[in-house]
Amino acid sequence: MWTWLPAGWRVHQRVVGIVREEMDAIGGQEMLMPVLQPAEPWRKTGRIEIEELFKLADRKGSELVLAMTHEEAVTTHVAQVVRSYRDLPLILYHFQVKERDEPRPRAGVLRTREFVMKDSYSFDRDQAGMDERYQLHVGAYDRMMARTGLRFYRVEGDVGMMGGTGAHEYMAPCAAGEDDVVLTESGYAANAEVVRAQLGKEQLDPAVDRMGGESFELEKAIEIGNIFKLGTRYSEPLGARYLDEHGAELPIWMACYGIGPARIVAAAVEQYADEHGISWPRSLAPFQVHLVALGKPGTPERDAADALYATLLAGGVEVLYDDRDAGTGEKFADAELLGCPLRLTVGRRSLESGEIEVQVRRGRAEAPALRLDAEPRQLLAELRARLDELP
RNA sequence: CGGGGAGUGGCGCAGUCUGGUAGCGCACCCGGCUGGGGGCCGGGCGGUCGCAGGUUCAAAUCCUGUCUCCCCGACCA
Repeated sequence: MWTWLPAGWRVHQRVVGIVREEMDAIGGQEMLMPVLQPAEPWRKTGRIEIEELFKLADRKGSELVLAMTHEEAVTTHVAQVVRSYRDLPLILYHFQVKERDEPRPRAGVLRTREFVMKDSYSFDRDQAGMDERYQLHVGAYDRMMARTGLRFYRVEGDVGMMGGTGAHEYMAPCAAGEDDVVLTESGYAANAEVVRAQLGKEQLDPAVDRMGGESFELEKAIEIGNIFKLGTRYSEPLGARYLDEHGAELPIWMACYGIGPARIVAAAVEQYADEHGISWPRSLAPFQVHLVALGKPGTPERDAADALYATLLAGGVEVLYDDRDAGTGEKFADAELLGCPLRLTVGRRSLESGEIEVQVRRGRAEAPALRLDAEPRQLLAELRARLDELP
């Protein structure tokens, strides 16, 4: 079980922000469902049998579960509310804790028994509608992934125990990953598990095996999102039905879509860290700017740093100000550990040269300095332009 | 569930084999110096050695039991 400390949580919440914007953009409506739930709906869908499902009882002996996903809950609500084809389609989502009794949690936040997931659920009158909602999500997920700055693949996935008729997974390549991705020259990508099943093989050997005659590569990756076509897998047992134009009662077609902010954070660390620490993609960084002040309080250089900090704050720049009483080396080393995209330094040299030193974290590259005596508006404009150039 | 490893100041570890005053580095506190790459000097605080029982004059150390954590595998929505 893991606690997110302040800087890490800022990163997590930046991922959440990106995901929320893209979900809203395809018509998703945010809500919140409970983690602690009655066992009854899980009995109806048969998922009460899953070993990874935490089960418990309250003081009266009523059976409860801790939700591992929210199909049961959301479908129950939809079954109560939706009566007509006029109520469809619907996309509902939330960011909520998931609880899973994993046989072996591992690798930090990569596989944990408790984690936050954005899970959305689409509800349609027929298969064609479901496919449409599914495609909307593919677009939204592609945009989310691109915005995180991660290298990623969308691959054909395994429907697994979710049941249903189709699935894709979003995979972020990194050595710490638990899954293998098959990549062909023509751009086909799939979870190696799926390929093994299709070929009926236990192991894949890129040197020997061929994908439709093509050679392929295997790459380690983290699964950061997955989407499933569920069909009527949940609407049937939970009674989620609607009346069509002819008065016929029909089951609602569903799909579900998950994404794990924690895994995106972990993948970003893995993909971009160097020997000096983390190097966040700009869209995920806890702060855009890390301002290092050198010199003791009361010195002119510190006054200049304080003034710059005030300017940045007033200008709406997300800035972390290191005004600790610590050595220069320690401050620089910590800035590189934390990994904000741009580091500004103000010290005695700045007063002599009239310049604010600028370092780009990715590659630890020195960038052209900013003028210490620039008008605030001009300084902020220049700084934003610099930030916009960063990955 | 199978296999392996570890529990000793806040963190990382040594000490356990061969029982005899609990130690090191970092961190922390105080004073001073230093002030553009984890700096220096001096002085300090802090530990029922995971827990329970046993052997012994004496247990971090030996014996028995137990709890927890980590790694590999199986599993994995």
